[in-house]
Amino acid sequence: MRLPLKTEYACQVLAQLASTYSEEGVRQVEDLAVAENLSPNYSVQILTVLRQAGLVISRRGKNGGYLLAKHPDQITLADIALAMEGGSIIESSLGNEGMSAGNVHAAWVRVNEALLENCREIKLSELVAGSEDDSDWMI
Amino acid sequence: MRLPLKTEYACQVLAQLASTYSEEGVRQVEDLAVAENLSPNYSVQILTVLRQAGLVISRRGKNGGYLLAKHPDQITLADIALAMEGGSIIESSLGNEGMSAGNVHAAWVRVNEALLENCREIKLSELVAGSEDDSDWMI
DNA sequence: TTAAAGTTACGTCACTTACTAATGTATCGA
DNA sequence: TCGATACATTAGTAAGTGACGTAACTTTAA
Repeated sequence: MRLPLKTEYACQVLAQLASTYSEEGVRQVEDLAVAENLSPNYSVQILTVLRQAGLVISRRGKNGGYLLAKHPDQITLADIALAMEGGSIIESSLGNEGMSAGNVHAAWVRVNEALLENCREIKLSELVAGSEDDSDWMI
Repeated sequence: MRLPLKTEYACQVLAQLASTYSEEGVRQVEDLAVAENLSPNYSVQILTVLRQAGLVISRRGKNGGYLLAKHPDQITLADIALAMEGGSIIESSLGNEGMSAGNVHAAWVRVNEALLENCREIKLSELVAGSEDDSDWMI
């Protein structure tokens, strides 16, 4: 199954915000969109979701923009994925009434939980271009 | 992101085949579809994919049908998911040219690999309705 | 040879995705 | 306070995908 572009874009936008986290300033949508090669209009919609999830803070009006709500070390892939996808990263429908439907669904729920654990171990700070923390992943 | 129904159905059909694995006989599509509450026609398409992946064996002609190609302990969720989804379970597009696109893509590739490891630990035999191996999952 | 079974190809309809566009709303500075 | 600026929200849409159904073909046991 394909990871939604929206989720990937969310990671990129957040990584872009993280890259200037120390500077304490606000980044404008136009700025973020250009840096990550995204449509500004679409970026706004993604940022709105991220704001509602409490991952970014926005300031409206003149000199407005966005900034991370937490330190890049305290935001994980799990946070981002859950913000964009809702309750679970992989959601299996417990649809039909087949004999094995219950067991199959339960198995995928377990898989989703294990996946969440894995995603909790990847920090936003690792996604920032240029920060070579990439060498020591997965312990 | 939603787990495709096709993949869930594949798990159900295989679980159904596994439930009569010891009996050595062939199961017909109609039989499998009724047991798992699926459309027979759609089940055929799923079984075709599973056959091409080497997970089931088919016999054509009168008294034909399907049977598992391996013991239910030797088929894992990873096998099933890869058969239905192709190369990876979660595939992230390394689409645009944004600054963080490369890092983000790499992170999701890692997530997919970890996910595969998790799926390798869930055996088809655990999905069979009635076999209560469900109590001791994940060690 | 015929009926029962799997095989393949094609069609299709509803839904989702990935956007664009338009309009609304808040804030700063002159 | 006025207007420029920037975020917020909603609506619209074109292309793609998913989940089927249909139909014609092929193989095999009896």
